[in-house]
Amino acid sequence: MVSDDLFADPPEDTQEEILQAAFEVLQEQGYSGLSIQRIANKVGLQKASIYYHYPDKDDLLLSFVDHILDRMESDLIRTADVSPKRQLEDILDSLLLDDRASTSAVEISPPSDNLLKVFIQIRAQATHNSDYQDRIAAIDERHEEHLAAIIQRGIDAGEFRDVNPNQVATALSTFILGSFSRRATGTPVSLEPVHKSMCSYLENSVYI
Amino acid sequence: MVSDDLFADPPEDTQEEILQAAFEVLQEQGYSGLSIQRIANKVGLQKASIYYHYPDKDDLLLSFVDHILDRMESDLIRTADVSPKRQLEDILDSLLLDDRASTSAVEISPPSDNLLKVFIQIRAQATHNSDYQDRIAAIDERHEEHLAAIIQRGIDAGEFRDVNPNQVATALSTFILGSFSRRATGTPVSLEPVHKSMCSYLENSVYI
DNA sequence: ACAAGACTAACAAACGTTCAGTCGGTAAAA
DNA sequence: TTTTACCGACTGAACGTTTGTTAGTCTTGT
Repeated sequence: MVSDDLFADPPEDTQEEILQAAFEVLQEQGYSGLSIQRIANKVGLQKASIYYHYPDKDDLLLSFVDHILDRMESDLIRTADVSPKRQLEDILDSLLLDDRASTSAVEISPPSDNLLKVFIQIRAQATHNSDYQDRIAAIDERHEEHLAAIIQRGIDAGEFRDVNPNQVATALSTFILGSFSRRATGTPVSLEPVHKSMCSYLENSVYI
Repeated sequence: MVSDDLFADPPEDTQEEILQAAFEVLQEQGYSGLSIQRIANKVGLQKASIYYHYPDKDDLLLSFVDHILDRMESDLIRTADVSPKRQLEDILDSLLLDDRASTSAVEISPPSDNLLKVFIQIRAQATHNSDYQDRIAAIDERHEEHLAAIIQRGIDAGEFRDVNPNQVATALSTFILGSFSRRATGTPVSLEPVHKSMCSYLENSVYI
């Protein structure tokens, strides 16, 4: 099983190693299989040793979720010094297209399949856990604000019509979320048609 | 806790009562809290009694998932004897708008919040369990075929442009999935802006 | 009397958690 | 320089609880 990393740099302390292990266990066993024992096995520690680094499981999971969501957010939100239209298309390209034949100005790498799967699982916990719900809601909100700002820039620059930025932003982020959910939970299907429809929406309803 | 029913008619045999109980436990405790003990408590039985009705937990969960997905699919897929354009709009209205000020021709009730939450949780299991993955993929496919058929009818009837039905259908179903995920995992937010954007996409890119 | 359906009781395994103890290394005291 | 104390990191064993599951028994309607 090839599993990519939770951290940009290789984990330095044991705490980070533990979070990386949790990341892998969650991919393989799902949230209900995410036990201290399995995390410990993955790190190569006794399960009692986990309690030296984290006071309890809840605390460990909280740290873990924070890291995952931070990582996810950094993939979703990037500033770039290009035209609004170009920026919007770069975002959609990088998030929805699998092949990296990217003509993108800024190098935006899409969330990996593994990160997406974990993200979707954490999101699912938000259905019954209000702590998770708050964090997810916060991410959604910031993502939308980011998109709305781009659209507002486009309107100001005369590139976009006088649409409601928040409305379009909500639609875009909902669309992106749907694509992520598809990629993570269905059979691997090309999102190219989705991307095409999205572009034609922008062409015909948003751009001048 | 007000929980709506998994079955249209009140459950008749104990087997159905058990599935209904599982439905409620899953809402309250999530997938990792879905234990035989809690299901038994909810039905008012000893946990050993569950094993009189189902051979083991796997089998119970399989039946449960089948029921949930059937129910979900029947909400997603409805035939109606109206114009393609009207049918498409009825579908979007019923799936995305919360208030029931519906001017819909056929009475389409949207999936309840509880059903959506459970659906999203089951979907999340598909990230690491191939049995679930297959079922989810099958649902997605039938949902898309349903939408594609409507679009094809629209093209034939001269109401729609000569778009690629499958491409548009994929986009629509992805969009709907995103809305569901939003409703189930974020803070309760109005999907009205999403609906508006979707309509303007159809107006400007699909309808004649 | 018979079978359907629910019960009690017990099982091994896995769960999260605690705690006393061990080991290597570093810093202070002799 | 040797001894002592300390400390961070980890181990091993045990705890009480919950998990899924089985076996056997009792109750109830036919």
